[in-house]
Amino acid sequence: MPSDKRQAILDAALSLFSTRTFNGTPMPLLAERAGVGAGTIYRYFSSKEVLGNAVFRECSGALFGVLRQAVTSASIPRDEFRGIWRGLWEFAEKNPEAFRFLELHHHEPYLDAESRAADDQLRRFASEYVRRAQAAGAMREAEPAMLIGLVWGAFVGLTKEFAAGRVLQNKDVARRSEEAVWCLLAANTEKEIP
Amino acid sequence: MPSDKRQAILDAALSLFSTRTFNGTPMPLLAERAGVGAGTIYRYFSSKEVLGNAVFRECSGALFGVLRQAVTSASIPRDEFRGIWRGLWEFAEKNPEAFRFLELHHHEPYLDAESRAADDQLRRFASEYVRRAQAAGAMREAEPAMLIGLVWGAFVGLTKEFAAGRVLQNKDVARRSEEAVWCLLAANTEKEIP
Amino acid sequence: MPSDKRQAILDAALSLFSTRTFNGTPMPLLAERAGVGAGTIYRYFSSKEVLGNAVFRECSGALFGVLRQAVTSASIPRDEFRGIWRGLWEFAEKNPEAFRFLELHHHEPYLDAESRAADDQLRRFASEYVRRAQAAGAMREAEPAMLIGLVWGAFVGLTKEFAAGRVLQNKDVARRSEEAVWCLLAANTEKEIP
Amino acid sequence: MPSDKRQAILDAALSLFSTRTFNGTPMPLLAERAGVGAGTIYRYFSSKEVLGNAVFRECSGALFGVLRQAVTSASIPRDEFRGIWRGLWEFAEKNPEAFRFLELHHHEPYLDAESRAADDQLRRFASEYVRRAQAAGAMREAEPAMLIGLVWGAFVGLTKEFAAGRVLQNKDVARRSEEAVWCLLAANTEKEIP
DNA sequence: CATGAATGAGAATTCATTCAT
DNA sequence: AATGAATGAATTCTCATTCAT
Repeated sequence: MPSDKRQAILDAALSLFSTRTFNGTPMPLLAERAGVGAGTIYRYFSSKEVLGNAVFRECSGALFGVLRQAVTSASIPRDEFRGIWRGLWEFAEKNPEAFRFLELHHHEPYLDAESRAADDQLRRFASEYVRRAQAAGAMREAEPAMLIGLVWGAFVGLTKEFAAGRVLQNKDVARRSEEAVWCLLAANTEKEIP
Repeated sequence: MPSDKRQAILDAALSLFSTRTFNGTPMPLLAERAGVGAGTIYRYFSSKEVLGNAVFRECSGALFGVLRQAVTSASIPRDEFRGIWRGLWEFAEKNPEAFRFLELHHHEPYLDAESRAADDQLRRFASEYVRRAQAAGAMREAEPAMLIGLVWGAFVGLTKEFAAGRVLQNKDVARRSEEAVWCLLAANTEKEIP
Repeated sequence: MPSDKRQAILDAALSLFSTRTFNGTPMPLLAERAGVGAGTIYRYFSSKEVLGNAVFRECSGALFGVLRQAVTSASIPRDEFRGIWRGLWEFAEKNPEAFRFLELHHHEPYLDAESRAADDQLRRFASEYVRRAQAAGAMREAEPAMLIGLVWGAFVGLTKEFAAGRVLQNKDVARRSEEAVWCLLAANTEKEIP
Repeated sequence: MPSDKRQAILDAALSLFSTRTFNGTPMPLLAERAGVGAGTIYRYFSSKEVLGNAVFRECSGALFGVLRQAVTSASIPRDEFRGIWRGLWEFAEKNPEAFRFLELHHHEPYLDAESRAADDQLRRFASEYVRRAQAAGAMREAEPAMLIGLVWGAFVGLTKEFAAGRVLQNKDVARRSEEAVWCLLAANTEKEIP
């Protein structure tokens, strides 16, 4: 085990940063939550900013792993998307705070180049999927970035409803939301008359 | 005019809070941005938290006004949604920072009861629209909160793409995103005739 | 008056740094001694290191002024030295802590380039005096740096005896020490047989 | 051998305290320099202050030994002084940091009674030498403390020039500085015949 | 009304010291 | 005996807020 204190600190940081904001979280509180002394944090992370970046990278890395696996284990766009949504869903169930964190801390001034690169990687990966699906005629013609923004945003919006207790996080909602969002993405096979 | 200093402070606060976070924004910096003395802020807002709440209410109030007008000036759900999306769009153009602010500061511990009430009002209003549209058979059967979360999230996601410069904020994107999101909402009648 | 708080802080810093060391002086103690709030110090000096450098420059600048005046108001080396010693003496009476400070903080890692330059200026000035006196045949032939080190050190050693109360700081001691040190410097007019 | 770790710690402490100050030296750094674990230091010295006192006593004890030997192995004041200066010189060559340390840490608040006593012993010893030399008519009539302060200070000043690289630490400088300082001390007989 | 210098409580970070291994 | 990870008190520094001008 690569030190369970390190992980305890990362976990506490994710939890607190995602609910109280990076700047709104005092280190002593974080230390208490992690069950370590305040000084101990600095044995693992040389500053609060470095810790924030580590949390960011852990989250986006885990998410990336989930998405990559989802996409590679299917072959047609519709199934790939099902995999993606299921991946997001399971990730959100296991890491309920990670989405809120990634959203809150997106483009925060303290993020360093490497963290931004991790973010770009995710985005590029999503872009490639969209282009492939469009080429296959399965997905609506539109700038990939726009579609990605809409879908990612929709999922984030959904997780907030979970967090607020306004929507239940069950299989039924998973299926229905997935269908709805696919409609957003799907090529309009019917003749659209503006 | 209720003092242009007050408004300058609110504007500076919106701008800074939305980019640097509430806790990440020092009052002296805010004063400088607003072009007033640090002490002056306290003539208009008794504390930083009160200022934060005022910004929140200004944003959500303005947004509410936009949405209400959009809905009341149309009669069929499809047109209402077009109005809503256009309202959001125009609001985002005029107040590019307001969405980021509302997202970042959603459920921040410093928000008081009144601010939360403002948020609830928005949400209830949206809920009523959804239910009406569902009753009319125009909108997909699903919990309103789920649909609202998805659509609101999608729009927020889109504004982030604007802010990042990855999507252009032009009429074409406005129309296409609106169509895509309507597909997410629309009742699944095979024949969609707009 | 260019802020009497600034001067109060410099005075307190000189006093404490010279007795307790730079690193041995906590900022709150310094603030208390200066009669200001802890935060006030940072309105005038952006960090403790900057404050340390300011104290150093103030001391070495004042000392430089004293020496320059001493030297320019005499014409023969013997009288110049009398002036120098008297200058040092009066300076030590008025700024009893400055010598201890300059000695303690010589070549401390926190000193910046400008402070080191101030030190060099003093040293160059002394060097020129020594060379002039040597050229006039009044001063012992030896590397100026060696003589300067010996004389400066001797004076510093003397001030420590004052501070320790082992030597009285009176006119008599001033005269006798001056004579003794001049012997150290003076050209050996007698024939020296090694 | 009383443990070579103990000595390694003392050596590292002398080196660091003399360049970075007592308060400016973190124990972990000291441990690293000494090549021991941080905890190990506390097996030999119960606290940092105790270590500081041990370094002080080691330095002043070694210096005392050198001076005592120098004085006892000569009989006339002029030769005694030659021995003293040579003793100081050799000591400074072997322990280049000891002088800076003794100067920096003179009268530091952390020094305990025993360390101060060691200092007094040195001083008393020097005083006796001065008085003897004065009684023999070889040394200038003046308070011993004044002469000791001047001479000790002069030597310290010289070592700083060595450390700064402004004066070379060679035989020639040794002889010339010794002569110069003896002039400071010598009774003012017109005819000085060495 | 407006200001911004001044404040001190609280933030991030360091470091002397301990103690389980 | 030796270690070095862990600690929390102490340190440097920041910032929301006040108040004399």
